Amino acid sequence: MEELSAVDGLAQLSFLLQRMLERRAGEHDLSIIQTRLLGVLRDRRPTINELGRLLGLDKSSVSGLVERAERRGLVARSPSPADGRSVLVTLTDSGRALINGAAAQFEGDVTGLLEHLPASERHALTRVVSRLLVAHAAAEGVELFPGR
Amino acid sequence: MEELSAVDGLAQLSFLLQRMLERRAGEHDLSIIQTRLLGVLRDRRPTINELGRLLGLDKSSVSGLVERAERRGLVARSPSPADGRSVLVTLTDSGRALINGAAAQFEGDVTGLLEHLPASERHALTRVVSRLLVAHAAAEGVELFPGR
DNA sequence: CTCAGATAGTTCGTGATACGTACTAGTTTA
DNA sequence: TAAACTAGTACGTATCACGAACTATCTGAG
Repeated sequence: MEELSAVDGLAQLSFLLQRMLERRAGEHDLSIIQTRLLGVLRDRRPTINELGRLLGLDKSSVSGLVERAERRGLVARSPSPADGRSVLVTLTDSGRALINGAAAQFEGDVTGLLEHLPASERHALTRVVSRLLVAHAAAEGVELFPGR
Repeated sequence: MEELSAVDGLAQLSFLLQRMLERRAGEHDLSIIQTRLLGVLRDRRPTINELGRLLGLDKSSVSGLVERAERRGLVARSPSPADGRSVLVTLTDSGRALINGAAAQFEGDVTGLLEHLPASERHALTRVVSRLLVAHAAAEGVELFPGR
């Protein structure tokens, strides 16, 4: 069996996972960035600014992103009690149902992908990937669990 | 040390790699899709239609993509000698230099990431990722072409 | 050989995404 | 309290992606 280079293999894996995510998101008429927005909101109630930091977007980009999600009834804006300039963005019930469904499907896809491997290699992969991310996070000084 | 779930770990790894690629591409004023276009052209001379298949895009999307790359002098269109309707897309020297530089930087990023791991785990990761991709391709091939 | 249908590519209209700039409205600070 | 700062929005621009309509070319049935 041919073995890909480390770089090629990881790059292809990355694109494969992105395609899986994009396909599942698309089934709910979500883009990747909309899916990430809803995912971030599952356990947070951030301001527009904080969302920009979590998603790596300019605040003006987030403003439009939230506007389109709000128009679909997936998120809601509420004024911040702490700061009159700020807005808190939250998931609606509809948005939460959508992201939970998409996330479950995506998890099923990845689980199915991993079932191609024998259990020992599956566990090895999980362990090595964890170490890689932890080491990278430590090196970058980045929080390990940013938004999904 | 906390261990991430398989799904979370792979998803985060995927986003990490995409961010690395996007950052390096951006340093050359390339988007991810422009980078993929140039990457595909490194060892191919496809038609617009073939590009659409390779990149997973509609031909009208490819038409615009190639037009913008051509405007920047990164690719060139030439009429196909075999079919008067077709266009062959090729890298210019400038485009080749750009993609080679970006690819080298990205490879450096991934190599640097992998250096966080001891050599044994690095090799284990490469081997398991290769098997995963090969098994996935085989499984998809079976699903897509059951008769062959 | 001919012409109806298929195919390759472009163009156009629409919408999502992303950015920077400029603006408004609150907040903080000097 | 006035100046400086910050949060968010609005606007203009560009990329990206799609589908539909269109042109040019090719192919095959007769």
